[in-house]
Formats: sequence, C-alpha cells, structure tokens
Amino acid sequence: MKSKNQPDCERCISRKDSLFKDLASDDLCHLNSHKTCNVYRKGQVIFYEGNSPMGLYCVNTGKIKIYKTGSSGKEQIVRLAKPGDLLGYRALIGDDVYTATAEALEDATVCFLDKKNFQQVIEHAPDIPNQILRNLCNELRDAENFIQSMAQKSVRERLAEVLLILRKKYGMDPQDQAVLGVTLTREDIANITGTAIETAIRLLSDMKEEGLIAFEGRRIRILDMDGLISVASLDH
Amino acid sequence: MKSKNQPDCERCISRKDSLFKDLASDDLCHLNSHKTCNVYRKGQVIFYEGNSPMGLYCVNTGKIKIYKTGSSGKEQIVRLAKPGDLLGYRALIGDDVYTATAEALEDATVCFLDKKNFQQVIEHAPDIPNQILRNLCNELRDAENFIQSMAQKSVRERLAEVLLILRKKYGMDPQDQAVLGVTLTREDIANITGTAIETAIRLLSDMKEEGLIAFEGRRIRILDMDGLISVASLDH
DNA sequence: CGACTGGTTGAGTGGTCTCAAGTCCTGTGG
DNA sequence: CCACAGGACTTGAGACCACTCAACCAGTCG
Repeated sequence: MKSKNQPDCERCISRKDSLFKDLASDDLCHLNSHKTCNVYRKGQVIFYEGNSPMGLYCVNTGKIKIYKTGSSGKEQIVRLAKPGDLLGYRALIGDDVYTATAEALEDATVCFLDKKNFQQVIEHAPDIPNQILRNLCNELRDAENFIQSMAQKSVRERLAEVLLILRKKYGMDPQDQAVLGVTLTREDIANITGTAIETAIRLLSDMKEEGLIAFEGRRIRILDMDGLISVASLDH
Repeated sequence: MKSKNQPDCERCISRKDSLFKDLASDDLCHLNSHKTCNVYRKGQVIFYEGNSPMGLYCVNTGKIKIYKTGSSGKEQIVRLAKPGDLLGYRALIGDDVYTATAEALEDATVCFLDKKNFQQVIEHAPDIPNQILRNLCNELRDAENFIQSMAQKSVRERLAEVLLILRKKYGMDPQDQAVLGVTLTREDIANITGTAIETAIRLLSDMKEEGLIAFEGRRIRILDMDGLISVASLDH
C-alpha cells in the first residue's frame, strides 16, 4: 500500500485546508520528512474501530467515511472526511482506542504521522492545538445537531438534511454546479441518514417525483435547493 | 440571583473534579477574585440557545440539563452537567453562539468567569487547554456513540442505555447505593432518550414488571444491573 | 454465461407516535 | 381543614411511519 512517490507537503494542494496551513517552511520540511504516505483503494480501511491509535492521519486526496458498526452489523456513518481533514486525532488526544472505522469511499492517498513526530511538530507550532480545539468544537456542535435530528425528525426530513450536509461537506461537481460533488451508494446514504436502504430509496424516489432532485447514474442533481431546505426542517 | 456569600474556589468541593484542580494557589486566588457566582432555582435558565457567550460557567452545586429545542417545541437533551463541569466553553472557544440551552434540574450554584479573565487564567495555567481538549474528545466520543444508538437501537434499548448513562454521570444515591443519584421527570427522561413521554412511561413500566427496576416516588431503584445492560445492547 | 453487487418495488408487520381520558400528588387559598 | 387547581403521571385506542422480507431488474466482471 506504500506509495513510491511521497507527496510533498510543501506543494500539497490540500494543505491549505488543513491544520498545517500556517506552518513555517522548515517545520513543514520536518513534517514532510517524517510522514509516510499510503494509497488506499476504494473500500479499503485506514483504521479499525477498537484498535489503538499509533499516530495521526491526514487525507491528501479522496473521500473517507468514518462509521461505527452496530451489534447487528449495520454501519452508522458518524463523520465524513475530505482532503485536508485529519483523522484519528480524537482517539490519539483522548488516549483512547478508535471508536469508529475509517474507510475509503473512493481511491485515496492518506499521509500518516506517528505520535512522536506529531508531538514534535506541535512543539514547533503551538497554535496547532488551538486549531484542533476549534475543530473539535465544530464537530461536537455538528454531532449534537445530528442527535437532535435523529431524535426529532422523520426519515424524510433527515434525508433532505443529509443531502444538504453532503453539499456543505463536499461541495458541488466542478463540472456542473447543480450536481453533488460526491457519489455514494444508496446504502451509504441510508447509513448516514440512519435508516434502511429501502426506505432511503423510496424517499429519494419521492423527492425525484416532486422535482426536488434528479438522478444521473449515481450522481444526484439538486433541482430545488429551497425545496430541499424546507423539507429538511419544516415539514412533518 | 447574585449570591451574597461567594464560594471560595480554594475550598470548592467540586474543584477537585474540574479543570482547575491543578491550579497553583495564587492563580486560584486570581480565579477566585474575578469570578461571580449565581444561584439558580430549579427550572431557571443559565443561558439560552442562540445567545452569544460572554464567558465560561462552572457548576458549583446542582445538576444541569443542556438541551436543544426543535421546531415543534420539543426538547432534546444533548448533555448533562454536574458539579465541577464547565458549561459554555464550546461556544466560547468555537467563537459561536450557544447552540443549546442550559437549565437547572434542581437548585444550583454556578460560577461565571468572563472571557477576558478566562484568557488570563489560561495564560497562568497553560495545561488547561489540553484538559479542555481531552474533555472535548470525550464529549465527541459520547455524542457519536449516542448518534449510533439513536440510529440503530429501539426505544427500549435506548431507555435502558439512558438509565446506565445517568448512573455513570451522576452515580448512585449516597444513602442507598441501588438508587439512581438523580431524579428526573418522566418528560426529561423521554427528552434524553429521544421519545414521547407516554412511550418512556410504558417502557419504564415494562422494565418494572420485569423486575429490572423499581420506582420509589420519582426515584429509580436498579434491581438488576446485568439485566439492564443486556437490554441496552443485545435485545432488539 | 453465471455470479455478484447495487438498485428498485411490493406486501405485511409492528414499533412508536398522537390524541384522549383519567388518576395521583402537592401546594394554595378560602 | 377542606376544596380546588395544576402539574406529573398513567393507560387505552387508533393511526401511521418505517422496518423486514421477498422478489426482481440492471449492470459488471471473471
């Protein structure tokens, strides 16, 4: 899985979105020389729920899902990651095992920085913990919002909300600004929404009938953003 | 609402459970002289969802619920607090408004430290952000666990889980180690579990019939801990 | 060509919600 | 002291949303 050509952090296009965006040139060099970078094919796992963290992952390219597996075997996706996002720092900082599994939604390159070198990078860039702090605050807010949605909204509302979350997280297709910038299987969509596959399919079809969205293969075109927003919060 | 006798941080019994447990004596003095302490009666609100944070709250005595209000007016309790817990730091650090309301479940004293003094205390005790970081990690983990429960478990399972969470958070009655250390209304229990009041009551009654728990007024006695644990995760 | 994965639709069941009625308890005022 | 009001709690009945099971289709890959 080890890639031959290690990406250069200094030239990394996703770095501008990451915690390391303000790193000085020589610290960046240190980071660069101590990281290892791996390629994961679609469906491969970056780390498993229950395992101990050895370091920090940084997504270079590709999209990742982070999910928990229930006793019945059903996945619940609790977070999504894109280039520039860090993975596994909750367990690392909290001195905990991974409480979820990270899996590539599409072919991805993910850099790895071990615990010791992460500490060293932090010493050179003391603002990084602050940024992680803010990151965690946002994730906690999102998580609590989602708890409320799960508790109080119908599946239809949540499904519309999930489409809006996907848009916010991954943006739109650069070639076509009305098409979601991520393609997921129906199963993944159901596993974010927290519903059965069949229910997700039925409700997506309903939205298609209502002219809110359209399907183009696995891609989803948003036809009526305001309509989606209103379904996500007001109906019921 | 201002209390006459400001509690002394140096003697604060809840401080040993808080972020300030390792503060040096003179820093503690600074903290002490810059905080204000208020008494809230049962049902009174410490801060409201949507408002901007002015500082940090620290629970001295009493129990607090933190909840979000849905469009239908129904509360979803997303967190609980006890003496020693900090409130409002997510919004403060994340430079965000409060995304939930904090309300006293019983008469409570809550200290307040404004933003500026909080910064000063941090400068004197640089380990505090690290502790906040770890705190956030734990809260995020708990929140993600709860998302999974909401998504995949039946109300019955979640209700048993909530009883276990209450036990973990508030412990047992010091007078009687089999009785939960917190008394909530059925409505609050329903609002943590994410269900209707009537459903919560029905399922609690079922558990009583099954000999898992017993009611003593509003207090809940746990008769079969292992049984509860198995209901919380295995049944379905 | 089969096997397999992802997607779709139908039918039936049941868990959970809502509405409604009624009881119990506590505090308050006459 | 009693009557009453109001809040918390309980139970019943009916409706409906969402789940499960099952069958089937379309595309892909070896």
